[in-house]
Amino acid sequence: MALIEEDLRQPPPDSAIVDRVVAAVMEQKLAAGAKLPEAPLCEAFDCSRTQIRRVLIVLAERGVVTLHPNRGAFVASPDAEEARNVFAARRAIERSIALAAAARIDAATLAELRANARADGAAEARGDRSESIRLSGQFHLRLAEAAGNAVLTKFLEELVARTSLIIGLYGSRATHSCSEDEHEALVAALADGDGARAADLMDRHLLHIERLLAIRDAVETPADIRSVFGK
Amino acid sequence: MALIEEDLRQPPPDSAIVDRVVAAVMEQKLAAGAKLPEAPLCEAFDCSRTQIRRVLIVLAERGVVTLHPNRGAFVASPDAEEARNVFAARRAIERSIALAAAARIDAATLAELRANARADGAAEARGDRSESIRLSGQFHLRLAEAAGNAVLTKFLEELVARTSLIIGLYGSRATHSCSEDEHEALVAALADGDGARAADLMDRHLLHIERLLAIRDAVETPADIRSVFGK
DNA sequence: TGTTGACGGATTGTCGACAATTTTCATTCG
DNA sequence: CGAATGAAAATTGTCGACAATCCGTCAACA
Repeated sequence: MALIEEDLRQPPPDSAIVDRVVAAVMEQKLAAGAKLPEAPLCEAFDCSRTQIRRVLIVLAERGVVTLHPNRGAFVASPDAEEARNVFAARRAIERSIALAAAARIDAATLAELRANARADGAAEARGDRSESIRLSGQFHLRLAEAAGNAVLTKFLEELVARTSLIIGLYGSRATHSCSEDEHEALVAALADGDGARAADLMDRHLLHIERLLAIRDAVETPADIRSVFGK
Repeated sequence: MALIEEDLRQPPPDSAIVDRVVAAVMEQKLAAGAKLPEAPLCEAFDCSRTQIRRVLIVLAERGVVTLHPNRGAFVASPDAEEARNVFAARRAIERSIALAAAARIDAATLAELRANARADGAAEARGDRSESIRLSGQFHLRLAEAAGNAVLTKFLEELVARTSLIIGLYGSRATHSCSEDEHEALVAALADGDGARAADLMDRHLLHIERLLAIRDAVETPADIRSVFGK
């Protein structure tokens, strides 16, 4: 089907297009490395090339897209080092987010997070991997908002999108299970106002996810067979 | 004087322009809130509007510039909340950077950081505030590189530039002194390979800088003078 | 048979012209 | 004297056309 069903005849503003491309990445509808030609994007969003090119610049700045001069835009394809860096960055940022959130989160948000964790568990149970990834990302982003630091939230938005790409690249079928329990434990710590515990649980949660992935560089196909054998 | 003296007749690539605008902000040559009209920028960098508009989009994405539709680009002017968020984000990120750097920093980089701290002290001693801010920013960025996480380094680049704006907005004359000693102590902890101590010193260093600033929202200038006197 | 080179189509990059909006400034009015 | 009005100038936003580059195909050749 089309990338997005769009029937409003007024072209949406840049940020709306950016969000929808990011959403498509997070729902694994756009695989890492996929080419993003301008013309189809113009059609999909019923807008001009000018607008699409702006959007691609923003996406590139966020690390979701890679621009190859004269060759076009591609969904980013993080190598192993970048993948590890993204997880390390998430631990640094989300530890702080968990700590801050514990001190100021309210009951309504806690309930929202609990509902998300349950829905995530249900999605995993029925094997809906893309929905599970989406819900998990939403859990972390909702928590970031609750922490009340817009700067950190913006960074995390970028990192969550890139994490989806990483899971798509390095995850196996079994990956990303049992995150529900960890999310529930995190909510419990937040409900207790125990920031230190929440931070610790967040750190371990992210380490756990990272460890479930097989993050290693693909062996590059040799350009010349003979060079492999030294002649 | 002109923003930048540019005589190369070949237009520099986008990233070079971005870097030079960011440098101008960090050296306090561009004050918060300053307007950035396209035409003068085109002249300064001897390039077309197309290129300048791309650069402005990138700078806006990094929070260094604010775009007002139909009104143009302005150097960002962080309000009090944003300023506090930037410092909180720096603590989260740079704690992690200090921890990682302690485990892998080499002697040459340590020497470089020590030299930077001394130069910073000298600049402060002779009252060269803009050079001091520049060197201090460079210290933190060099340390980030040493930590070896390009994702965190990119985030910190953005935050350091925004910090310059914040110091320009909320700093008094006396601000930003004695950072030399704290940098030296940090280098010592790194030289000892004591990551926990380095992280702690970094956290306190950033808190210290933040506390030296008078971060509070400016009272908005009343539209009508008479209303001030109740008439 | 496999490599090289050239051609045509398709895609991206750039520029200038024009439309839309804001800003400035002189003028008028209360 | 200050506020409001309106036109002119300046600035930003958008689009289409054209140039530059890349990609796939196919033919020529060793």
